Amino acid sequence: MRRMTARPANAHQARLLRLLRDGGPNSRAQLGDQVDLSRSKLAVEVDRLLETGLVIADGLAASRGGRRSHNIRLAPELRFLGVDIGATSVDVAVTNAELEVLGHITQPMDVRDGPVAVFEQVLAMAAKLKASGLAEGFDGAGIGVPGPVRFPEGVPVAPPIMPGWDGFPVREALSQDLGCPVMVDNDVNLMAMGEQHAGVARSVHDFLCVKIGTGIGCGIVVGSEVYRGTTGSAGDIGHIQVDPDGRPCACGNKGCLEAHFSGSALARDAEEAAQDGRSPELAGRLEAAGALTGADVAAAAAAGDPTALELIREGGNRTGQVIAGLVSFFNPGLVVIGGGVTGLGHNLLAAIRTQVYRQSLPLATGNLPIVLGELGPVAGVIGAARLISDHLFSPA
Amino acid sequence: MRRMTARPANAHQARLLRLLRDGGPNSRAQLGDQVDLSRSKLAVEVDRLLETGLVIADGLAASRGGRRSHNIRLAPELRFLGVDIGATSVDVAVTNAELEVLGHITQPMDVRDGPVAVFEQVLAMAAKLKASGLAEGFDGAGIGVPGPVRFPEGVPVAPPIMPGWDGFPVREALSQDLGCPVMVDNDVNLMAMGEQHAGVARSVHDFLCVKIGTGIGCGIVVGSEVYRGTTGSAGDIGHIQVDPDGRPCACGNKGCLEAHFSGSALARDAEEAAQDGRSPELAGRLEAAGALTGADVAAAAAAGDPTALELIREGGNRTGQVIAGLVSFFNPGLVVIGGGVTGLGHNLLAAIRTQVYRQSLPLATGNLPIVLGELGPVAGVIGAARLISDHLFSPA
DNA sequence: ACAACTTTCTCCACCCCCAGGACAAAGCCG
DNA sequence: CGGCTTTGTCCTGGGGGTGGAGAAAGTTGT
Repeated sequence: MRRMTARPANAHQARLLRLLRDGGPNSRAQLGDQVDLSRSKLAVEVDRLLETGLVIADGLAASRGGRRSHNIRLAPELRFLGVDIGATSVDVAVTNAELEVLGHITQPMDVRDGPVAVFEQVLAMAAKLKASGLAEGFDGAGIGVPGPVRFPEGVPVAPPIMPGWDGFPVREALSQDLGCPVMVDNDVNLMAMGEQHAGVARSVHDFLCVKIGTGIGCGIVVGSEVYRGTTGSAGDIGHIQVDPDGRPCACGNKGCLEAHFSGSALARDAEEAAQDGRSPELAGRLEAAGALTGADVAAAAAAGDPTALELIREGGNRTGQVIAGLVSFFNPGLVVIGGGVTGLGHNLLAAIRTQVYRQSLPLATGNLPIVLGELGPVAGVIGAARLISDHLFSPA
Repeated sequence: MRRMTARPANAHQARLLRLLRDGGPNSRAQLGDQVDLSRSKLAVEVDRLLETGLVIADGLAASRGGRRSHNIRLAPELRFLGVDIGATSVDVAVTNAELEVLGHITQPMDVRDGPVAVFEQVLAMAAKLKASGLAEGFDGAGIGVPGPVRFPEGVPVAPPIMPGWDGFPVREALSQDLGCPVMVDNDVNLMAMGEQHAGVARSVHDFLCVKIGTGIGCGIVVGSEVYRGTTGSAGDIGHIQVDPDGRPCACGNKGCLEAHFSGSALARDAEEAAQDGRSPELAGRLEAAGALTGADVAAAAAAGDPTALELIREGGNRTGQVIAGLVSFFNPGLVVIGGGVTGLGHNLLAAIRTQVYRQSLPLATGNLPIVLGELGPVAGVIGAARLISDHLFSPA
């Protein structure tokens, strides 16, 4: 089937498309309530959108006490591809135009294999989703990569954990391969956009989204828009120093947050504790699996292992210390914690909260929720779909 | 003389007024180059502005190779009042509509005397400026206060160093007393706006402005707009912890940046060093003046006193440590250092730079200038004038 | 001094956007 | 079945805005 190539012709049309994306099917009258346009004008723009095929008529809406109105919705055959490239795994998902996830695949992977190998795998996953009948093609794709990105060009820059990606024209290459528009962003920013669109951050305009996975990053949302910084490296909090005499970090400094707490640091600490005999629980798991991950620590903690709990508490303290500083500085309306280690759950959250509430001033923390992300692994792919839809649903 | 009460009727007029404010007198043709409107439309809007009296014709411009054009400028009798309330002093200045400072008074003061006493003094200073013939009245006033402000209402909230100000309706009260529109903001934000308008931050869209005075604060500019946070306390970095086992702070915590380095902490450290006999230079100054200030430390350092130098270096390190974290997080295009202690000058700056460049990642620091503010004490009052002019030069 | 070219500015015809009223269609309620 | 409400369409008129024609005012070259 031919893909949609139309784009909104003006800001009104873009506005309407976003309303339909975020609010689902809507009647003309309901749309009219939200956009502050005359009925005539609204009708004209809706008719034009219908002509382009981006939206379709979709039966009658329930009556609101008078004549029933005709529903309008985004074309149901529109498809977005959301790709979330992590350090050790890839998530690929298909969504409709309302950003509902229709299909989702996760596969292990190693970013260090380089962009060519990774995108080969991503394209195969996308093909698989197509083959399963979820899509006949894609109208746009959003890609998240675990490192800083020069956003306008869609090119990773100096990514510490992904050598070989520096300067690789991700946007251009994938746009070619997929035959559709592509936008690229940092994975943490996409997680923030995902939680904003469909998760805990709905209706919050300024918030932080801390992702603790293999590394640690932070999505910054200002006025409902992602802030990326001058060179695209904003939110790179993994290398903030938490201890002047702390552990050496891969970046060359000492005492970076990431060196003390992150998916990989936690795994290493856990293995050490297992080998030292400090935790029989962890030792058992190490013997069974050959290596430990954050999930093992979470399980051990759930089983009541005091060493595992202590590791989590310690990491939460360190993270909370950094977040406390960011809260004082940024005064967000919400802090979302997400990423691989969210399995550590409320133990981690409690430690972070304690530290933040103790260290930041009451005015900043007074009404500040600190919560776990509610979308888990789909936050990234939804954010990716939202990224490209924001791009496509904007005036040409 | 009657004050101007007109306001721009639409976004185009607002745009033109700001161009004239920031670029000085301009010909219609030059304006046309900047606004992307047809000549006809531009002429209409300019004519309307002329009718309101907000702008006036101002002779002929130099030829650009053809017919000479008629210059347009903001009405020369427009006056803004800029007020910068510090912890221990007040700055009051008059500017014209182009935000050029026509007159400037500084007086010692104590915020702890409360808003009523302070504003009595401010009004007297404003009257003095009027009496000297610089203004016949004010078309608007911007006020900076040393603490967080609920911006839309112009009311200080929970200001730690100014008890008695909490909830005082500054905006409303001054608007009444001065008989003109008033806007209120944090003093640090105004300093940032001042440096952006007329100082080192021209042409930078995302930057941080760290003000080290009695306390320490940080103005945050995102996309050329001041970011204030959800409760107006963004940039309150004085109570970020720099040492878990550090000095007790007035806020109740330990190891806050402000407890280790700020105007007051530095003065205390200097007096201690003088009494301990560690620095004859400082001891001499203490005996002469009865108390020490940041300026004394600066003078001692300039005279080569090693203890004073060490105090500055130590403070710079501490500040740099915090800024390094903020740089990683925010990825600004510029960091401006200002406030009372700028007298410490390049010794301080060098210490901060060293720390930041060492601790932050190359991508964020690669092209990051860290500089002293170039406006000194007028940054605040210019920022205040800019605040109210931004308000007045926006569509009604 | 004069012609040719540039730039600036005004005037005007025309188009499009859009608001808002009139009116018809469709449904609810008693 | 008759009012009342909501929805959708049509139409008219006003305001915003573009772009061309042409006059006014200068500069440059010969």
